[in-house]
Amino acid sequence: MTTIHDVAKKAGVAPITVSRVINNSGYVSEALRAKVNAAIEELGYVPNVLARSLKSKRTNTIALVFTDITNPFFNVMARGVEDAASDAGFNVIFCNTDESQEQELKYIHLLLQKQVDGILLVPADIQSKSIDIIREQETPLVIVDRRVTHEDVDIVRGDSEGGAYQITKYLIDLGHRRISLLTGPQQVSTAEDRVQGYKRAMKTHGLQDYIDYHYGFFNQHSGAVQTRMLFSRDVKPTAIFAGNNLISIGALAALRELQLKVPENVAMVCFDGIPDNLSSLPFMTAVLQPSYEMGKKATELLIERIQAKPNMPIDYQEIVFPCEYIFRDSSGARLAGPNITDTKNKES
Amino acid sequence: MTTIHDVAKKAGVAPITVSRVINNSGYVSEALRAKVNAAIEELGYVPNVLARSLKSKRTNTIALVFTDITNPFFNVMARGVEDAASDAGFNVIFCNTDESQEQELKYIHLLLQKQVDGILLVPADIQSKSIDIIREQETPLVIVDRRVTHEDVDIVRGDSEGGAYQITKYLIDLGHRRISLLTGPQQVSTAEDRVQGYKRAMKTHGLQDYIDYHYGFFNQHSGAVQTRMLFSRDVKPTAIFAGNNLISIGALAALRELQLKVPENVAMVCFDGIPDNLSSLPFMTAVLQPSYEMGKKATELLIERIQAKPNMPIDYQEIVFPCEYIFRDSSGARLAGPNITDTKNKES
DNA sequence: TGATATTATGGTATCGATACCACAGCCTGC
DNA sequence: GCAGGCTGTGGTATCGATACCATAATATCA
Repeated sequence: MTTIHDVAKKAGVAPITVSRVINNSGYVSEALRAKVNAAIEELGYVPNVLARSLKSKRTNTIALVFTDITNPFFNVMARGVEDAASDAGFNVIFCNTDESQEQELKYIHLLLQKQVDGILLVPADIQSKSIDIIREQETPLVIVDRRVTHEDVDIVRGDSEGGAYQITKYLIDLGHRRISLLTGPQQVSTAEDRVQGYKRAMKTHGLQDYIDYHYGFFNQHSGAVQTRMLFSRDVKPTAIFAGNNLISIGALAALRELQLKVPENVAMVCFDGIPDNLSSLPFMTAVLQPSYEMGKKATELLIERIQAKPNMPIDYQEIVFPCEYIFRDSSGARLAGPNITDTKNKES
Repeated sequence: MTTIHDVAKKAGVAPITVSRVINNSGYVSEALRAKVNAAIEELGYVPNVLARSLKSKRTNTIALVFTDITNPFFNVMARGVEDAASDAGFNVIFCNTDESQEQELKYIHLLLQKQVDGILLVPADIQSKSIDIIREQETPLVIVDRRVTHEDVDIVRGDSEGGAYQITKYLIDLGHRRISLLTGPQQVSTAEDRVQGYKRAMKTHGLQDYIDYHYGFFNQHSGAVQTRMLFSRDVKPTAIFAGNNLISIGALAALRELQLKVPENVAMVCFDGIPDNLSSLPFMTAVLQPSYEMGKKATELLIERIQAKPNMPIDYQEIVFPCEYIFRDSSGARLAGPNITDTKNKES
């Protein structure tokens, strides 16, 4: 491996002068600069960032610790992270936790040892141990997508409560009364917030007696299992609110098995749709969080924290992105009032 | 930051002894080991991997330089990479090139400076400059998904030629004659191989006069544009072979605009489907590459190269995964011979 | 009993770069 | 004429760990 010393010797200067040329810092005359550049070229010199980082305490690497890169919500977010990081000259290490706290902690330890400059974390639990550990090393941290019980953290997330309220209200306005919500694990704030938004909509519209929500997992399997459960009961829902994209896919598959058509027999809406560029036929009415922008914003905030002067007091932020709504076939057309009543009477 | 020296002082031993405890290397008595561990615990010591890496020349980090994390084919592959890497104690840096050679080179330079232990590359061009640059630094490299013109490289890829042959044959067996292939850029081997497989199938079945393929980009937009082009001509295809998943989505959207139904008016098949867990209604007949296994295998091979003794001659491998096929509604049922002829006569 | 191997610990140099300080020449302005 | 600032260059210490060598005590064996 060629080092800065080899280059210096070849160019007949001191190593520090080579360093100045590479980093464009300090004063170097044009003559020496040219000589050094020629030597670099000739030797095929590649600076060792490790050594630089050791001295400068900066690795220009951040990490994104999140659930699963194969989930479109998260990989679009990841793309936002990578783009923003790349623009600022940072690399990104990706870590999939699959909602396992243990896995998350394992990664956090590894990342801290690697001296990453900052961490973006989608915590597997609302009471995240990881946060304390990261704090102890004074590594900048931005929480993404979810609330946590800790005070004094930066958070960038979507408005799950508001989104759930609006989409539930939409179903109610369409004439639905028996709306069941299938969501993720209770210890994940987005699952809980969606329940809260749903409950608020139901209560506000006098449907408190119809409130029916079920915690589970944010995956296809859970969506299918819970859907079967819903339709094994005496009183069946006229609409399903899927707590995320994967749950909706699982629910649809279960409904096909049950020979129930969407939206004719059951209406469906979901949180975090499948991006249009991945849908053969865009079909699902959905609440959309701007995941790319969330990733980008979180990264920009993290880099701001990284570049802040030490000992400067931090004004912690909680940035909440509003949701958007896309209305498609899965939620069906407005049901006429009597129809609903009929169905209800028939089934109950 | 607490260092190995602080720990050593606290435990009343030499720094090197602390190092031995941390790395479980050399001889350390139980008594000292316990003292050191206590000191580590008390001080909340986190080893600085940078310093270790500088000395040991190993970063335990690999990089995946590929097209785009939001494409399901690649993110499932990425997941395979991350899982295999994580199992072996490696972290993964992800870099999206969007098929841009310039972007690719930029990343490669950065990664080499970061002293990554190895690189997984999905090259944007069949004549990849990146390979030479990586070689010069003697950094282990495995090419994924694509062929390159270089000799002596490790490659892990799917059998695009064979897959294209089989799926084209399937359409021919269904009765189709005018099958158009829409694929990616010519300088990408998968695009080219799919053309070759398609041509072989057409020729083998006496359809050399009907050969009709179009290079473009592996994205939705290109799929839509080219589909509109296909149907603006006098002679229209009865089946479209989409060169990848995104092209198929774009083609479907264009066909909807044209009020053509799939498969009633046009049959469709594609390479690299949308994973079932992302499809509301699995619909597309597709050639599937085992992308997770490809990512996993490539990573295992890379790590093997990293851990090989230096100066050991390398037995370069080209591992080609066979494709699988999934038959669904988009390719329609077998067309009766006369129908085809009718259509043809009507249109030409 | 002496030679050799094993266990246990420490000292020093070093990985490849940069921070900090020093110094020298030149220019500007009062 | 000289203080003070700018330009240009180099020397030395240091970042936090480990490689390598040295040392010494104890165990093992012929």
